[in-house]
Amino acid sequence: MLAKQSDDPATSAPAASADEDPPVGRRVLVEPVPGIRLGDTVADALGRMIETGELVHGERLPSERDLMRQFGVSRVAVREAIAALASRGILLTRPGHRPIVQKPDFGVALGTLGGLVRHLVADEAGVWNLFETRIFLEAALVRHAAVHARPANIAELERGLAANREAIGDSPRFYATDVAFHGILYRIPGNPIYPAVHRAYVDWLSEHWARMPRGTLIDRMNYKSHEGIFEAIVRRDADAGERVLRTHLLTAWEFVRTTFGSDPAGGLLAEPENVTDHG
Amino acid sequence: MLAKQSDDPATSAPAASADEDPPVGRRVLVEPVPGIRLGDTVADALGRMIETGELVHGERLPSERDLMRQFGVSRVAVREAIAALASRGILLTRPGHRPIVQKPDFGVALGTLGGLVRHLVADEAGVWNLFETRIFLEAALVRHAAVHARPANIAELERGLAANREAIGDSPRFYATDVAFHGILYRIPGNPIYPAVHRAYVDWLSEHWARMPRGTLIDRMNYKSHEGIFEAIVRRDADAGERVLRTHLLTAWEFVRTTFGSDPAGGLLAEPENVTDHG
DNA sequence: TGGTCAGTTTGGTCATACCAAACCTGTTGA
DNA sequence: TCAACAGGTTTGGTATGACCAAACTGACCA
Repeated sequence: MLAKQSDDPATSAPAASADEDPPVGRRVLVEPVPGIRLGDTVADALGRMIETGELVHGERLPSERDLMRQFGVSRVAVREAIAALASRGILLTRPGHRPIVQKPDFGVALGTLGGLVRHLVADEAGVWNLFETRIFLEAALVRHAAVHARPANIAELERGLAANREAIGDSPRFYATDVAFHGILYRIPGNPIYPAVHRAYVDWLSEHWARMPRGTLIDRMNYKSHEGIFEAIVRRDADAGERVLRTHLLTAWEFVRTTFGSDPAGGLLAEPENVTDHG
Repeated sequence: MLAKQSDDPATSAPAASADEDPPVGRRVLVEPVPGIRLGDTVADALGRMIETGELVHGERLPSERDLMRQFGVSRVAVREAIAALASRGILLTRPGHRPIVQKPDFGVALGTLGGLVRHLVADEAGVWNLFETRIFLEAALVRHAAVHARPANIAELERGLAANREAIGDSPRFYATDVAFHGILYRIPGNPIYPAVHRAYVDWLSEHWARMPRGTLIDRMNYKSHEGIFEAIVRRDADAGERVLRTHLLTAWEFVRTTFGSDPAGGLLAEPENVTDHG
């Protein structure tokens, strides 16, 4: 054995006389469907195996060579399927390692958008569109908090506010506590989608956010806004809360937008004719 | 010639004596980077070519064989790159056709989530989380409309309402006008992200929506809600508008949730095919 | 018990090959 | 003149087989 290591073409006998049952080799053959790439069919099959719990979260996928035997397709098709699932966030692939099964959730769903969104926030219009939705959503979240916040939520907001106050003057820490305070608002409804959206916002906008001017004075101003939001929520005053938050974020936007224009190069993207998008 | 058509292994000579300059073959060689899949590197290169306008929206990509020569990599790497870009929505691939360059926008961005979201709405909890965000967002949109709607918006809502009224009793048409009426709310803010989100909701939830009971009585009830929303907006009464909308959508949810339980397999798991349609 | 090292496994990549559908193009028939 | 047709060519979809380097394993030694 060991004659120039090569891909094992053995085990091609369909069923033989059954020596023993392979633990996993269920041989769920996949048949080609005209008009649909084989890789997609295999991806569906794999996806179903994950949904049914046959492959569980955190587990490593069988080797590509095993899979090609199980599905009765070539390695090309298997790799294509793995790549497709990985791009959807259902598999986590690291070059050189076995793919790891990821139970999909809304967080990874939004995470997969990262690559695309980075293209979309290349110009001021794209960033504004995104930022405007953030203002809109957070305004609604503040209203919701003002109406529905429970004592535990209020307490959490108070702690977040205190942490934010103590970080005034310490830019990195202020930024972190700032993000955390806003994050609390996204958690109050109890729907996991909102925190996922918050993370996505922070991720997508951080590049511009980071270029925003910082300093003790600005920190103090932002803290005051947070305080105003908190107090409005405590007072159950949705209108006031929304008002303070809108002003707060619009002010932030004014800072953010200053980072455009002065640095028109903004990465590799800023090119003569990249306006007019969406349709 | 014509000896069993096979992939052209010619043009392998690095530069030869230069017969003529290939019109497009810029030969932008890609070199492998350790720890990064070659396909990803090629995908980046292609993505950049799209950003710089070297490949423009709507144009067909060069053939895989051309690309492999231009980048100096194998066809496998090229296909991997194409698949990656397609999964991001930057290329539109149809089996059997050349990929078409797509300038990304928020709509296609959300569209790429489709595959994943289908997994997430496999159980009632997932659908509810998604649906709850819809209620939340639409409530905020109604508030916004009540405060900011301009005469043109009001007129459009009125037309949408009339179309909806006339479709009572005609289930498919009622559904369409229902969706359209809600869609108007998403357009009022003037941010292209909201209509994209609306399309995504319709797409993701349509599977469950379609199983919801329909009928003239239910149509009439839903129409009445639409009317109430419209009137509240006209009266500039944000609170009333939000209230009516919440009741409206929560009632719809009660219908939707009846589609669970009786068919615990819900969707993909139950039947191999018989899903996948809509636009 | 803990670390080392060789052999094996496995993902990444390439080169070829073949098929079927899409695409082109020159020819034919109205 | 031009649409319909037939043939060859291009091109995407898949399958094989191979080889490499990194990751993994397990026997062996300190």
